[in-house]
Amino acid sequence: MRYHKIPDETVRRLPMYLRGLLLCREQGVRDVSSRKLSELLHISPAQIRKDLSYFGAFGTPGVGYDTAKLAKQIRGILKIDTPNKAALVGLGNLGSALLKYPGFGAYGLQISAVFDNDPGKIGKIVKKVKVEDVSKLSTLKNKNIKLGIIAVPASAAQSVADALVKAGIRGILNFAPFYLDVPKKVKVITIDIAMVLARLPYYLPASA
Amino acid sequence: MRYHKIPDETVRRLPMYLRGLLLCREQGVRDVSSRKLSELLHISPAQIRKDLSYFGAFGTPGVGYDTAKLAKQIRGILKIDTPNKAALVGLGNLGSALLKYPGFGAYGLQISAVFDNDPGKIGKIVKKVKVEDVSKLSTLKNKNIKLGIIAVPASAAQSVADALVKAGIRGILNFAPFYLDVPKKVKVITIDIAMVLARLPYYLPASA
DNA sequence: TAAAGTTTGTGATTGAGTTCTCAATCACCA
DNA sequence: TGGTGATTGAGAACTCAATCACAAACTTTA
Ligand SMILES: NC(=O)c1ccc[n+]([C@@H]2O[C@H](COP(=O)([O-])OP(=O)(O)OC[C@H]3O[C@@H](n4cnc5c(N)ncnc54)[C@H](O)[C@@H]3O)[C@@H](O)[C@H]2O)c1
Ligand SMILES: NC(=O)c1ccc[n+]([C@@H]2O[C@H](COP(=O)([O-])OP(=O)(O)OC[C@H]3O[C@@H](n4cnc5c(N)ncnc54)[C@H](O)[C@@H]3O)[C@@H](O)[C@H]2O)c1
Repeated sequence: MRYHKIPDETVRRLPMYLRGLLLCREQGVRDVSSRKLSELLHISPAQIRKDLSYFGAFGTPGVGYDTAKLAKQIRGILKIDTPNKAALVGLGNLGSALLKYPGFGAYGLQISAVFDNDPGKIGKIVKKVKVEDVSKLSTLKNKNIKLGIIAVPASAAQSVADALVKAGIRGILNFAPFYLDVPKKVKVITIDIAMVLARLPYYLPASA
Repeated sequence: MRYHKIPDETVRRLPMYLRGLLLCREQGVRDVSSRKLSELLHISPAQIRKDLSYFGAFGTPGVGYDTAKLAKQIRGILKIDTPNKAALVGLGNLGSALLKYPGFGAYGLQISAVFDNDPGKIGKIVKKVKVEDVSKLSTLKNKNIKLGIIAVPASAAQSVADALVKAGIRGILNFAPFYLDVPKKVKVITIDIAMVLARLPYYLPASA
């Protein structure tokens, strides 16, 4: 296919396709059609084919997609074919959960540095990672870490973001309920869990 | 304004507006224009006005929106003007963080029931809530709890969802990386944290 | 009271993303 | 080798959401 701007929504769905493909491979399925993937992920077959077509032609007409080959392609597109290291700031309730979570590995992601400002936490070793003082954030520069995760209170989020950017971070996953002001070259994705939950009652039947 | 279907995206933004309004009120601001709100939330003024206009005319030309009044309106629209109780299933790393989080209160949400299947956790009392056996999920029916939060491993998510639906739950926030099959009357929102994080490397500069 | 300056609410417009459709491609089999 | 059936890839059509732009509504000031 020819030159095209890739919709953000397409990028958002790519990891889902990867998850579906991994699921297929676990079950020993070698080839999967867009229709079968659709049943697994509940994304329309046309959507899947169009999304993939932005990046090239990976399928075989009459057969579908080779699960292993397509997974590799998607990993390449997402740049998770080589491992990515991430720095976590804020080892509170949420930060601890993230650090202990083994599921990031499937996407080539690893939390390999942790920072906090609580003297009671600094120096501790959790999951083989030593908790460092947040003032040492600048040491990230020498560690080839380009991703940051913010799990500090909202009041500290902006200053942490500033420090991360100064330390060479180029992508931030932010859990604090706060809009982060960063240079354009830095990509921020915010997950505000409370806000997502707050949206559920809207869909409840009126009677309740 | 005339009859209109409300875009899902609009509903998604309503809690943001509420957050902005609360921020304003904390600072003693009585009236706020769409332009000022825009600077706070980084959503365009036109977007804010259009979103609000789906539900009525809440502002005053030349002045803006009364923060207290608009906050009340939005709470009403989202149905969080009266408290909503939620049941949490899975008191692992993530579930514990959620249970301890005080920020849900701002949206009238409260986790008032917790379930797990680990005998070592059942019976414990955390944050004044007693952890119950997951087999007792049906008791929710008598408690007027309409919201559920799933924080169990992916392999258990569907069965937990089924049990929640059977117990009368009508809205589910799911953290398991799995598509949940539920009746149409039940609204599911899934947050797959790993998948969101997996999207960040895509935006990194090619050199890295 | 009148004129100047804001800001809302919304119809019209633009733009982005999804779905439709079908010719082209490939595996399989007789 | 040619026919059958399945499935892709991508242009066209469509749907839905975001932005524009301005009349109407309000405040302030003199
Ligand atoms: N826990 C949840 O379920 C949940 C839900 C929604 C949103 N959030 C948001 O996620 C963020 C973290 O939540 P949490 O529950 O883990 O909070 P927490 O209070 O448990 O942990 C915050 C951690 O950040 C550290 N910290 C504070 N200021 C710091 C600074 N300037 N530099 C470095 N570290 C600092 C603290 O020492 C603590 O370890 C908050 O912004 C919260 O609003 C959490
Ligand atoms: N922790 C994270 O940062 C993180 C990140 C992304 C996704 N997730 C997802 O969130 C979910 C929970 O993650 P976690 O880290 O808290 O896992 P966890 O293993 O720490 O906790 C899971 C909890 O669920 C309980 N449980 C298991 N089966 C159950 C069942 N059938 N009924 C009731 N309870 C049951 C376990 O006893 C345990 O307490 C998982 O699906 C995980 O993939 C977590």
